[in-house]
Amino acid sequence: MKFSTRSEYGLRAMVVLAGIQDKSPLSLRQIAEQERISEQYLEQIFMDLRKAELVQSVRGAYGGYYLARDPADITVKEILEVLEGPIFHYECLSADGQGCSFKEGPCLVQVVWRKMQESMTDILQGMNLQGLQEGIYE
Amino acid sequence: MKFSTRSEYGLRAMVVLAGIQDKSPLSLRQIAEQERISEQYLEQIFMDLRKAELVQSVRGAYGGYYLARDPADITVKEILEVLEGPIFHYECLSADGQGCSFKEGPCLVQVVWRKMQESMTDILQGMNLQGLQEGIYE
DNA sequence: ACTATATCCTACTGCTTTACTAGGAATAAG
DNA sequence: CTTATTCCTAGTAAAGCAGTAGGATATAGT
Repeated sequence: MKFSTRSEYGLRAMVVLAGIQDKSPLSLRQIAEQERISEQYLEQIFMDLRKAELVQSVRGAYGGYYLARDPADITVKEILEVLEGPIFHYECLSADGQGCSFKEGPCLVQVVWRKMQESMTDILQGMNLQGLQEGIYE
Repeated sequence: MKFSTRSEYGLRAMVVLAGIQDKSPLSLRQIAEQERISEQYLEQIFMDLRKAELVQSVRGAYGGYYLARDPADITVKEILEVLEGPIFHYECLSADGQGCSFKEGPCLVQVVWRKMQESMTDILQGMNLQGLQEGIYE
């Protein structure tokens, strides 16, 4: 029960980008060196971040990536959902309230998943890139 | 980011055991049928639960399993830690405060893992088998 | 035009984990 | 002695994880 390295690397790289004031692009090579991450692995991660429109790219020499939006407006939840898939999604918890598929009646365990999901959502939504970069969370 | 079926099955089976008043053992066959789970898979899960001394077993005909302690005294956290391994354990968060290995100085991202871990621990520790079985959590 | 530096994209690979299945030994009740 | 059950090991197909490899495309500077 932990996040994958994709999430960790991606989040760390995004915090680095949040530390840059202007919109000049930063290359993956620089980020990878600074954070000691495989550059090619980071490329794949950033393809997903770009498709999710969390970063924008500049191709060619002196190119790289920059944040697509204000760092204070990008939540950790958004990033992790892109890199990790839905956080604690269970069919159990679907909106139509169909309940568990395995038997009739309510599942006595689904309340555990729901509480986890609610709490995770709150925490991750309450943290954004600017806050992380400034280290204001404690 | 979700718990494995091991955790789900194990937790559901434990709730079933919590619904039995006396200490008469319930066989895995009965639990497996009721919960629509593979009996042999459930066996493996219960080997771990027994080794962790959360359940006790009675071998032979009319044997089975029963809870080793009062259901109000067995938390969801204990069960999930047995079946899933440590919840959100990161080297980052070790007590010695060594910090992240990947670079000097504090990791700006570890606060995310820590907050997750703290919240998870609180929630899972606050729910026990009796409460789940009675459906008191909402 | 040419070169160096980037992103972009696909494919592959070794490893681990997951969710089981198979088969048998040991134990106990009737 | 049969039946029901736990106990234990091994195997296995599929998926996921954490990368690596190699090339196509785009752009800045010379």
